[in-house]
Amino acid sequence: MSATMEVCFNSNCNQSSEKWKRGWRRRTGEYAHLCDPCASAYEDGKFCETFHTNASGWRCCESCGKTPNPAWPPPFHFLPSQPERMKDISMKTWSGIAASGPVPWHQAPSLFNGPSIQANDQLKMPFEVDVSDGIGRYGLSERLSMASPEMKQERSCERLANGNMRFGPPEILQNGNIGLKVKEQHCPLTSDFKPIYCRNDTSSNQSLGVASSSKNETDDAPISSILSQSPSVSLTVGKQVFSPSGLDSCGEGQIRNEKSRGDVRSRNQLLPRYRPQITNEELQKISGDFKCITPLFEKMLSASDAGRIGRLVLPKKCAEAYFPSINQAEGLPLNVQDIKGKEWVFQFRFWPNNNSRMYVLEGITPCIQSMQLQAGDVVTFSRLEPEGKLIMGGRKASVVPSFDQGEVNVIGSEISSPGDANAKNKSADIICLNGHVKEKVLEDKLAIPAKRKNNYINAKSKRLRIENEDMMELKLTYKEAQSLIRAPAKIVPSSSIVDGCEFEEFEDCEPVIGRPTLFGIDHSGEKIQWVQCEDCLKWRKVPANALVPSNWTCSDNAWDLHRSACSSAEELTNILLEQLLAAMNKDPRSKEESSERDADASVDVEGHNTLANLAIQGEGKGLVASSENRTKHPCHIPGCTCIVCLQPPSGKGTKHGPSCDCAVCTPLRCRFRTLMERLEKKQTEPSSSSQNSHAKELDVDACVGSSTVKCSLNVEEVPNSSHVEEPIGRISSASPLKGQIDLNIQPEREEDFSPRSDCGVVKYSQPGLSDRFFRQQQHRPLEADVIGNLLVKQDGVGCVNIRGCVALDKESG
DNA sequence: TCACTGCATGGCT
DNA sequence: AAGCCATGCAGTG
Repeated sequence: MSATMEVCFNSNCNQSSEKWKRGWRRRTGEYAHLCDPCASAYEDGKFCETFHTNASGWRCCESCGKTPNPAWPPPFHFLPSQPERMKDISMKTWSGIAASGPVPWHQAPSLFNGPSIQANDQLKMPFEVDVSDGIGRYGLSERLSMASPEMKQERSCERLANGNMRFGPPEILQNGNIGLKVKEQHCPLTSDFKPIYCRNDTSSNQSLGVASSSKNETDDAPISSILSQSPSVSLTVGKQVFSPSGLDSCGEGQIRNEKSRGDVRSRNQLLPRYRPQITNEELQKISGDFKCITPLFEKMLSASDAGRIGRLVLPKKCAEAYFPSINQAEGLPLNVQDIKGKEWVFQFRFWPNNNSRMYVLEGITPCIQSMQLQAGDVVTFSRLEPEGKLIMGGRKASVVPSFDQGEVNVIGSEISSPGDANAKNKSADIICLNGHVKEKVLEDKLAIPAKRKNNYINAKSKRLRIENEDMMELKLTYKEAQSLIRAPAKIVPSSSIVDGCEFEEFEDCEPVIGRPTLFGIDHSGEKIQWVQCEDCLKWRKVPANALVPSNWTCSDNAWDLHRSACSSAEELTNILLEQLLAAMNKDPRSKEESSERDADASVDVEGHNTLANLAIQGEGKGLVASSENRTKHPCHIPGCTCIVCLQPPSGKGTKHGPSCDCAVCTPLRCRFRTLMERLEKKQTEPSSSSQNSHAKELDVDACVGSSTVKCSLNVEEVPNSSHVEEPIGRISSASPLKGQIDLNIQPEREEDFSPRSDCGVVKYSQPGLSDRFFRQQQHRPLEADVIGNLLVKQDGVGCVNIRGCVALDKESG
C-alpha cells in the first residue's frame, strides 16, 4: 500500500488513487498497482483469467460474467486440498479424467519449465506451439498486431539466441519477424516470472515470433490463459499435439477444462523434481505419430524403488493428481503401458502415514527391469490422449565414464564401479574430476532436480556430498599435489632412491602442504624462490629453502622486511616472471605437466597462487585428458600390462601379483622391504620391548589433494623373519615376491570414510578389518591420481613420502 | 529362513 | 513446523 497517486493498473478501471494495493507481479518484477476495488477483486480471485478482445487489460469477472479461474487464482486463494478434490471423483470417472486429463502441464508451461530450462539452450521440453487456429478468435492476432516493433525485434533476437523458440501462428511465424508473445509469465504460485519458450515446429524456420505487450494488454497475461481460452490452441511436439485441455485437439471440447484445471493446480504444486523433463525424442518414443500425449510427472528411482520389493513410492501429489482416486488401502490395479507398448498391471495403493498417505505402485520390478532402469534412473509417467492410457517411460541416469577413458571419478576416495547403479548414481551426483563428467552432471543437476536426500550417494552415510569447492580441491593432480608437499619446518627430509624413484622421508612428522612457488636464481647467483602474496598477489622473493605456507602473505615475509607489506612495490617484473614461467615450462616435468594441461596451455601466473587455482588448472587438464593418451592409470604408459592397468575397473579380477613389477608395486615393495628391515631392527633393540608384539601396524596413506586416506596394514611377524599374511591389502616385507599389495584399497564405503573428516585422515586398523573389508576394497583400482602422494607410514616411526613413486609418468612407466 | 506386507521412523524440504 | 518420502523393520505366511 502506498500513498503515491497512481492510476489503477486495470485499464478498465483507470481510477486514480492515492491508495493502491499490490496486484499481480508484472514482467518487470514490479507488481501491478491496483485501486482498492480492483485489488479486492483481484484478491478475491474475481479477475477473469483472460484478456478480452474488445477490451484491454484485466477485467473484473463481474464485468464479463466469468467466474474466477481456479486455474490461475491469486496466490492467497490457491488450492483447496487435492485429496478433497479427488474424493469427489469416483474411480468410475477415472478414464474420463484421464482423458480430459490434467490440463497438460504446458497450459501453465512456465510453472513447469523453471529457470534452469530457460537458462539452458538444451531445453528439456522443446515443445512446439501450434496456434494456427483460434488465435484470431481470441484476439491474439489482434494483440500481436499491437506489438511494438522494437519489442518484437528485441525479443526475437533474444529468443533466437536462446535457441529457435517460436510461439505463434504459423502464418505469422513464417514471416519470421512477427509472432506471438513469448514472454515472462506471471506465476502466481511462485510469484515468479518465467519466460515461456515454445517452438513452432521442427522445420528449419528459426524465426521467432514475439508479440509485444503493452501495459494493460498482454504485458502480464499468462499464456496459459490464452491457451486455455482457445479450444484449438494446442502444443505440438513433433507430430504430437498437446492440447491445453488434454482433449481439445483430440476432438473433445473445452467442457473438461474445469476439471482439468484442478490438475493444473496439482501440477503446479508438484515439486520441481517431479516435473516432467521429457525430451522431444522421448516423447516421440513414447507415443506414436500424431498421438496426444501428456507428460505427467517423473521420478528418480530410489534404491527402494528399484529394489526387489518392487514398490515404487509415488509422489503423493502426483499420485493424487494423475492416478485414480483410491479410498481403500488395497488400491486398485492400474494398467500401464511402457514405451515399448508392453502392457503392465501395477497395483496402485497407499498406506496411511502420519495422518497422510503414502502411495505406491506395486509390482513394478519386472517393468523396471524390462526398461533396464536402476536406482538413479528416472521413470516418467505420461498419458496418452484421448484414451487416457498411462505410459511409463524411463530415462537412464547420466553415464559415468569408465576408467579406461582416463577419467577419474572420485567420491572422496570412493570410486564407483561401473555397473553399480547406486554407485553410478553416486558418482553422477557427487564428483567428477573430469570436465566432461562435470558438464554432464551439472546438466543433469539442472535437468533432474537435486535429490532431497543423500540416499543415492549412500543410504547410511551422509558424508560424501562434497561441495563444489571441495571438488575443486580434489582436482589437484598427483603431480600438483606432489609439488606442494613440503617438509615441515626444521625438518630435513632424507632422500633415497629406490628403483629410480626418489623417496623423501620425514621422520616423526608428516609433510605439509606449501604454497606454490617459482624457483629462480638471484642476482648474486643464489637460489631463491618467488612466492605470491595471497592478498595482493605480488610476488616476493624468499630463500630457496623457505617453507611457505599455503596462505602466505606479504606480512609473512620475514626475509625482506622492506617488502613485508602488500603496499610495497613488487620486485618481480613481468618479464622476469615470464622468463621464470618459461623456464619452468622448459623443465621436462613441468613441460609435460603443462602439455597435459588445457589446450591453451598458458600457465596462469595467478593460477598458481592458491591450491584452488591449481585445482582449477587441474580441471582444465581434466578436460583435455582423453583416453587416447591416458591409460587407466596416469602413471602407466599406454599398453602397460601391469595388473593395475589390466585389471577391470570394477576391481574384479586379479590383483597385483607377487611378481608384478609395475611402477607402483616395485617401489612400494622395495620401500616396504626397507621399512620392515628397519622395523625388525628396532624390535631387536632392547629399548623397543614395547614393540615386541607380534603384530605391527603399517599405515598406508593415500593423499587425495588435501585428504589423506590412511590404511593401516598389519604385518604379522613370525620368528626369525617378517611374515606377511596373504590377504589382499597386506604387504609382504619378508618376501616381496610372495606378498601382495592391493592397490585397489579404498576406504570403507559404508560407515567410516569421510574425505573431510579429520582432515581426511581415516585410519583403518588391520585387526578390525575383516575379509569383507578387503573384498570391498577390490572394487576399484587405486588411481595414481588418487594416490597423489602415497605415504607409507610406519606407525609411530615416521612418514615416508614416496615422492617420485607416483610421479612416475606414463612415459617412464 | 525367506519373501512379502504394512507401518513407523526420521531426514529432508 | 508440517508434510513428504526413503527406508527400516516387525509381523505374517
